[in-house]
Amino acid sequence: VTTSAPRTARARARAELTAEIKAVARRHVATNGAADLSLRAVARDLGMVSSAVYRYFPSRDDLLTALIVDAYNAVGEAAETAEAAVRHTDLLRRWLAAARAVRSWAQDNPQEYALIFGSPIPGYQAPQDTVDPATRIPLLLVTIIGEAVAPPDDLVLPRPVGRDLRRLRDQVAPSMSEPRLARAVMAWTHLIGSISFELFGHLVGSIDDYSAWFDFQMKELGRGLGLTSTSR
Amino acid sequence: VTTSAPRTARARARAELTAEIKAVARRHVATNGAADLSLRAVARDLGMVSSAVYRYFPSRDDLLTALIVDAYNAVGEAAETAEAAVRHTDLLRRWLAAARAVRSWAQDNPQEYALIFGSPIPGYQAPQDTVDPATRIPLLLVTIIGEAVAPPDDLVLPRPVGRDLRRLRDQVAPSMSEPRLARAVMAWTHLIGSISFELFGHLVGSIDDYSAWFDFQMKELGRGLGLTSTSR
DNA sequence: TGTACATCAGTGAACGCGCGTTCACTGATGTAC
DNA sequence: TGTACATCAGTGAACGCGCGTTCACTGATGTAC
Repeated sequence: VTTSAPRTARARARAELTAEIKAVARRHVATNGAADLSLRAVARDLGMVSSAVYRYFPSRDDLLTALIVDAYNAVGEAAETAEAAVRHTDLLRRWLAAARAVRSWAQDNPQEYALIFGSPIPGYQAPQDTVDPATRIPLLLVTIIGEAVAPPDDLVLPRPVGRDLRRLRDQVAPSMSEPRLARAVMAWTHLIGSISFELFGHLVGSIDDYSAWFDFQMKELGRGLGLTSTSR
Repeated sequence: VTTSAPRTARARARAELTAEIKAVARRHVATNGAADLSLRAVARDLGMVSSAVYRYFPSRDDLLTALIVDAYNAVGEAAETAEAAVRHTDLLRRWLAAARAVRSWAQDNPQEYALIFGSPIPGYQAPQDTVDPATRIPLLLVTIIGEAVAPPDDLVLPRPVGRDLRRLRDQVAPSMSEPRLARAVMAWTHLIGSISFELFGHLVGSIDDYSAWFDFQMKELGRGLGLTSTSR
């Protein structure tokens, strides 16, 4: 979302400082968590007075929003990049690459992951700006899954589920069958559920080799999605 | 975990006040979230001076631990109670009842749910006391799944996954096959992943009838686990 | 190219608030004889 | 059953800290003519 280089020195300085504030805030979130992100502490780190930050972000919540948008974009881009590097016809590998990229990003940025996929921050209301970046990964997954030529699915959808999925299908994947989309949403749910379980410590003592466990699960999900190499 | 009625008035008062403090703290968590649970605010609500709380909980973190243990036990008991009310031979219904009970409890106590299944609280280290209550639900699920007489599973486990699952199996379900246990852990992961997705707002705009979607998923998982009525 | 005015960034002080934890203390409850 | 001492619950003050946000201000940068 980089705009072209701003003309005036003032505008350039503004863009740079905005980025610096976000960078420092991101560092604070990484070490202390989002709950006690503090404008004053960020300002202190930057050697400026706390009130000066208000020239850049009208409130603490706006700074948080910026971080959330950045986090969604970062993990989305990580997944897209990893996926794009795989041979286009190998759908299972593309799905795997995306899933693994999400997990890697989460491990490298656990607090940012918690910021977007963990508990909502009490008192914070996510504004509209966060919606689009949040859809990058699910859209990527749907794209991959949509390219599979799979036998008709035997899943039977209850009426209200079918209704919801038809609407969703029309929005994001016009040519996909509802059962297939159902599996896609479940896979997306499982992907994040699995990473959260690992990161939040719910499998400590049960699973040691979590990389192997994660890969196993993702391959299993991929199989269920009918993802294979489409090359003949 | 109720001990028999304490003898002395002092001990009785102590037990009561401990419970009251927890109750008020739980109420605070329910409205403000765990991150800014404050001993002083709890004391204020109880009409006592903040330092008095230290007679009951040596620190804020110990109070948090008590709340976490209580939350695990509450959701565990909810699941156990719901499951016990179903005809014993109907494994699919027992699984469904347990899953729905977890979801209901989560919806009624979203902040307590976030406390145990959401982001870890920065700076807080869960002590050993939380481990046992945390296993109630997974153990219940394993019990149900273990009663199914299902055809041999076609899942192929990579070696490290098999190793982990064998160890886990020996601890919690000696007679279960590894592939079946793998499916059980995945179902457990998906159950919580799905509730978190709903509660944390990740399917807003995609799924409207979340009850139907949840039931559908759980039934699908139950099918995959080979759960049916074992009555002939 | 130079000047007058408008815009903007950053300062420093202040408001009003909250927090966890410690400590010396009073007075009530419990226990041993 | 009564008394002496030990234990414990709760008080009130204090320590030392942090926070978000507002506001009047100075001085630098940008813009229109």
